Parts: sequence; structure tokens; C-alpha cells
Amino acid sequence: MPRRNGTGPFWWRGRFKGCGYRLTIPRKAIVDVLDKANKHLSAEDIYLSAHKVYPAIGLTTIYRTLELLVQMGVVFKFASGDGRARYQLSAGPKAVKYHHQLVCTTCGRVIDYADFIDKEKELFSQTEKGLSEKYNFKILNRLVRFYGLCDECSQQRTVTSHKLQVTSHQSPERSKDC
Amino acid sequence: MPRRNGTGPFWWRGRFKGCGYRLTIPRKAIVDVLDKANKHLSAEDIYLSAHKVYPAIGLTTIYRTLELLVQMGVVFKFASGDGRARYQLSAGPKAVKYHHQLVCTTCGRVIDYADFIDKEKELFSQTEKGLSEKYNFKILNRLVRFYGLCDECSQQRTVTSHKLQVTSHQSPERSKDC
DNA sequence: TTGATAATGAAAACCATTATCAATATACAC
DNA sequence: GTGTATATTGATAATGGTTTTCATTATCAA
Ligand SMILES: [Mn+2]
Ligand SMILES: [Mn+2]
Ligand SMILES: [Zn+2]
Ligand SMILES: [Zn+2]
Repeated sequence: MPRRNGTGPFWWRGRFKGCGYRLTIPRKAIVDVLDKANKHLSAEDIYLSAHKVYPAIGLTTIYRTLELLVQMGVVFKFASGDGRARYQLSAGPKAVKYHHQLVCTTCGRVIDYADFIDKEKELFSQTEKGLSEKYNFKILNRLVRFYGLCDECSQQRTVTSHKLQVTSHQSPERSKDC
Repeated sequence: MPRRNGTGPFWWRGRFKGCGYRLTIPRKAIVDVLDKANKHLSAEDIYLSAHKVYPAIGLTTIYRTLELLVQMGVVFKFASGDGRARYQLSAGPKAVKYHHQLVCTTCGRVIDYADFIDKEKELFSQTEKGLSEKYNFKILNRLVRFYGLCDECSQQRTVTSHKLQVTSHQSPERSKDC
């Protein structure tokens, strides 16, 4: 007989009750989607998945419940480049407390990596410790984005730059930096 | 007689011309605002400032020019938590190529810090070098956000939790985590 | 089971950003 | 300088993710 608290499969039920919030079918469906997906999803992603198990659910409830979960500290919300926010569980057994990405500013490609290199863990461990003390700030999550040119895009700038040439005498061909 | 290229006060003029873009009054005004402010601004911030020196300017031109500058690699654009994008020069003598912030998930306060603790610069340098090689990715800018509780908000949760108590028998007082 | 009230969802509102398009400014040829 | 091709502008409308509104429904302690 499994325990239904702490880190068990229904750890989040206690969170709702403990906060004085009612445990409803839409809310169960939403947390369930986040728990099973175990990666960052947009509100619409969550809506589409939850809709399958509970077709009556509305997009409004998705947004409302997500905000609630963020306030409770159960979900981490962060902005992505495409104008839609992303949400992921940041509490419970499957919690992910960091997001590290390489973002190509030319094609928009996002490389979401978790296989940190040697120096990286040390870097953030030390940095977070220093910042916590210096600013008396309790760090719970982090988002790290390196912006630049992906493999393909940086090659294209040198290899296919001639494609950008224009015949008009009024438009001098754009250099490879434009 | 000062040079008007490279890192001089009008370094960005050559960028426009070199890319085949015309040098217009609205464009000058926009770059000038970014150059003088030397911190990240929203499109509206830029509009309001540029409007003072060139009242005929339209918000549309602000967005269009910013996108152009981003494509040219002169401006770095990143998402802030409030739904408005921020822009800052990332080329020229005043370029800023990184943004490090502490974001309070309770009150929304943002601490924008640049006074890096010891070792931080070196570790980022090494980390970026490692990532560049591993993913063959040319890193140009970075955004680092630590999310959590600011000084005030983490104190309030313990000190004033009694304020959250509700008299209704149906609403058990929210614990300090809600 | 009942009743107070928390939660829901359809619809409308909101708001930053984009697309349209007719008018204008720029820069090159002459 | 003048003329001409076209890049640029800005008012306006449209877009799309997110919030607000509000009448209806579901939850849960008693
Ligand atoms: Mn991620
Ligand atoms: Mn900054
Ligand atoms: Zn790319
Ligand atoms: Zn705070």
C-alpha cells in the first residue's frame, strides 16, 4: 500500500489541499499532463493533451491553473522566443530546476541541452552560492540562454553568400554580415 | 578630425550603408536612443525617447528598425517577464553582450547585476568555449536568469504569514508556501 | 444531502507585435 | 540640379497569446 504523500505519485494532491484549493478534475488533468510529459510545454500543448482525457476543459482553465501552480511553486514558467510561455514541473520527483539552451538568432533553432560540461556545474554551483549570500536571494530555478549562430547558419554565411547578390545597380549586394 | 568608422561615434552608419540600407532620420534617431541609454529598453521606451527628437516617428518604424538591427547583429533582443521584449546594443563601443538577472517569482522584482563574483567571468568563458566546440555553435550573447524569492518576499512568508489567515471555516489558512 | 462558495468555460477584452498599403524620402543615373 | 526607381515610412487594421467577465456548475465541510 503506497504512501500518497511526499514524493509518491500523487504528491501534488496535498499541495492543493494544503493551500486551501479544491481538487478538481481539470486540475488533476493538467498536473497529470505536466507529470507525464516531463518537459516544458506551452499552454496550448497542455490544453490539447488534457482535452483528450477531459474534453470539456477550457483553455481559460489551463492558464488559470498554471498560474496557480506557479504561485504554489509547483510549476516553473519561462518565456520562449516564439511568444508562447513554457511550463514545467519544478516540484515533485520529476522536478527540473534548470534550463540551458543554445539559441540561433538567425534560424531560431533551439538546442536544449542537459549534458553539462565539466566546468558548467561548478560554475553555477559557485555562482548561485555567491549570489544567494550577496543579495539574500533564495534561488529556486535558473534559465541560461546562449545566443548566436548554429552550425548550419554560420556555414551558410560563408558558403552561400553569393546567393544574396542582387543585380540591381541600386542595391549593392548585402555582405555576409547582413 | 575624427574618423567616422570602426569604434567612433558613428560606427553604425557604415553598418547600414554596407548592408545596402538607407540612412534615414528615423533610423538615426532609434540608434541614437539605444546608444545614449546604454541599457535594455522596450520598444515603447525607444518610441517615447525617439519621439522627442523626431515627433513624426511611428511605433511601426521602431519595431521594423529594431528587427533590422537584430538581423544586422547590432542589437540584441531578449524576452523579459512582462511580455515586452527588450533591446540593447550588442555592437559598437558600448556593446553589452550578457544579461544576468535575479527574478523574484513572487513580486516580480528583477535585480540586474553586472558585478560578477570572482571566477564567474573565467568560468563562463570556459563554459562557452566548451559549448562552442561541442555543438559547433558561435556564441554571441548570453542571458542568465536565476528565479526565486527576493529578500523581502522570503521574509514575508515567515513573518507575516498570520495575515493570510481567513476566518471562514471552509478556507483553511494558506500555509506560507501558497 | 445541503448550502456556501470556489471553480469553470464561453465569450469578449486586452495588448504587444505584424501585416497592409498609399504616401513619402532617398539615392543613383543623367 | 532633375528625374526616376524603389526603399522607407506611418496610419490603420489584423493577429495571436493571454486575461477578464460573468453566468453556470462542481466541490466539500457540516
Ligand atoms: Mn529545457
Ligand atoms: Mn541587463
Ligand atoms: Zn541557425
Ligand atoms: Zn519578491
